[in-house]
Amino acid sequence: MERSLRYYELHAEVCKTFGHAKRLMVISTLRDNELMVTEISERTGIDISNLSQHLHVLRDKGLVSTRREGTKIYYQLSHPNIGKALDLMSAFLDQSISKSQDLIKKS
Amino acid sequence: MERSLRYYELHAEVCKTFGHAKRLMVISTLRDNELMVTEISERTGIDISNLSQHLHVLRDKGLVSTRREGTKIYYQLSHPNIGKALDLMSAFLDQSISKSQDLIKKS
DNA sequence: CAACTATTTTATAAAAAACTTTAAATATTT
DNA sequence: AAATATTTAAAGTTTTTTATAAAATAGTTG
Repeated sequence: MERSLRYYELHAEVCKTFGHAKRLMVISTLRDNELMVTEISERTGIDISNLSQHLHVLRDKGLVSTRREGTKIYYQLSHPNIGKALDLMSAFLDQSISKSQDLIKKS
Repeated sequence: MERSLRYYELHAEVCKTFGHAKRLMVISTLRDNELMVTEISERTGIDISNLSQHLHVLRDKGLVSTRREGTKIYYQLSHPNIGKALDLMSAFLDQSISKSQDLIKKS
């Protein structure tokens, strides 16, 4: 299927957003419930300020959305498929690549 | 599901590899057939040298493999699931995000 | 075999992008 | 104003990407 450069760029933007361990951890903690920033920080061990910057990236790409309650801001995945997409990637990782041999180098 | 930092790092490595428009284009051209470097270059418009650098990244992560024939080197996806994984990402992109509104900003 | 062509890779340096840290700033409620 | 929760700004570091030129590899020809 022929696609535009623009399409690949958009696609790459999203992939890039998943391309950081901390962001994947954040997404993972938000899979089952919404959480406020300090809670995400506690569960992932990411420092609040740095976390906030990663949350900004995620929100900028539309992967998470927010809800304010007083001074607290609750983050949630903006679409359940986001978690599913990562599951598929994981399954792909586990089965197709890592398993047969340690093909994923650069470790 | 609780996962190790190491796991997220590996996962992120693969996502990061998909996180560049040129590499997505390369993967796309290799979906149905293996191609030699010059052919990939013609079809994608990526300059040979730069292309070779991106192919190196893809091979380094185990996403493509090669076969030599004289001076030519043919590249192929190392696993058909790689294309499928991107399809799922595309479907996700098309349906879940882009469609409802233009959530993917930073354009 | 030496020279030559075709194909691909690599080395290097510069430019651009992403990430982290620290400190300061911004809401919001009490 | 003080306390809490979160974001932003700025500076510095690291990583990634690109462009250019040179090198490597394999095959061909005189």
